[in-house]
Amino acid sequence: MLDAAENTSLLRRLAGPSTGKAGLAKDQTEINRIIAEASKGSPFYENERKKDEQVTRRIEVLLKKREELAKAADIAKLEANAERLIAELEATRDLSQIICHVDMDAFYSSVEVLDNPELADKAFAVTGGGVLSTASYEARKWGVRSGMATFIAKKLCPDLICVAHHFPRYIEMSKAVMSVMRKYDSNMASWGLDEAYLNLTQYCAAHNLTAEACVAQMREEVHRETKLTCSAGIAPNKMLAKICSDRNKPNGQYYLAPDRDSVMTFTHDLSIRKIPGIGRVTERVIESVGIKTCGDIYTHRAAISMLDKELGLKSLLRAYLGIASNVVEPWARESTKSVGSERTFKTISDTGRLLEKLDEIAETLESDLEHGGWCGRTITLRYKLDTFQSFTRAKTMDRYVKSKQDLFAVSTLPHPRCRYDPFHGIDGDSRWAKSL
DNA sequence: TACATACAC
DNA sequence: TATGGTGTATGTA
Repeated sequence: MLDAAENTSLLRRLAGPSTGKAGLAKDQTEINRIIAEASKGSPFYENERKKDEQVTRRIEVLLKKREELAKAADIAKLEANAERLIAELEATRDLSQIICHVDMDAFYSSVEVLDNPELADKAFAVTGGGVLSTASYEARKWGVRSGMATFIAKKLCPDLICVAHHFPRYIEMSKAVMSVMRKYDSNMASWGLDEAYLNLTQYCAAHNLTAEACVAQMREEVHRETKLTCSAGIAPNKMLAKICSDRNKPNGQYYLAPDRDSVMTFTHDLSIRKIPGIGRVTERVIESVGIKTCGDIYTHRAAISMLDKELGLKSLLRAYLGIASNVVEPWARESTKSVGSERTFKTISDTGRLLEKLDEIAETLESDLEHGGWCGRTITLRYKLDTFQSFTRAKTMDRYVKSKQDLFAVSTLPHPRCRYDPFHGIDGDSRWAKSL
């Protein structure tokens, strides 16, 4: 049995990052309990517990600060400050563009079903590196989620079928999907293999189509060409479109009319967790001051105004107002800021063997840099211990580099636990990563 | 610039 | 028995 110290936040944390975004399964509390029970005592669990405690401390500091500031606060003035920002943001509202976010339904799973129809309607998951990349809808009913450790998923769903991933196939199918969608907006922006943003304003005008008819047609065409289904959201900006694409999943679409009232009604009861960029941690922090929905942001505008630095008044007001970017641009090579390679392996405590591992990874990175024609000035070494604690060490060079030899410059940087010899005494390092 | 944290797919 | 890989943004010192 779990003891009382296992609070709700830790249980929710252990359930993984994707549990909050997706619709709640039948009994999430029971699912969370099974997950915690299976993890308990493991180094992973202990690390998560520590991180959860850190967030708890952070929240305590935040609430204490709020208490202090509240004593001398001029509520009217704080609210006026928020109102001024709201008016400023409102002036930037642009409802003129038809933005669409398309999300393939359980993409990797669906491709696996195409290649092996036996899997249809079965509870199965695509795995790689001990965790799930995605789960079929049948498996999701059991609380199985992407990012979950395979052995945990098996506890939740004992008959779960595990299939190893086939990335080249997903890439191939992704290309087929994207090329259909690009016909509707040549500036389409893909996001990963299975998502895309489009601006359909021009296409709709040119073909005299409503936004909804246009998207329905596009989804049909994707299905005809690939036998894969997708869901879509149509809204005046990317943030709203993304949230909308989740509303009628799978194989559905949701249209949010481009007028202020419709948008404000939509955000009013929207959970803050649905806002892209607000994850498990930020949700907890914001919730601690009494904000669960975007509507609550307005109610608590004075408190947020006081804690602007910690909570970000402007970005929360944008969420409340449903205002976000509507610029859709294809990926640009010059936008790349870093290139990296990392690998997880069984615990290595021997310095020599650790350096050999680092050598392998540096080699992979060197070849990636060569292929892409990249080079860089800052080399970052990321490493994780068998306690799941992770660290980074960085070094900026006085010239641009790309060779394995140069990448190794970071290998001599000291580790906090052993100032002088980085590799002696790092007992139980389980993982090395290298990035540039 | 160095490092940690949070987030997304 | 056992919890990934790649990349971006941001706060702090």
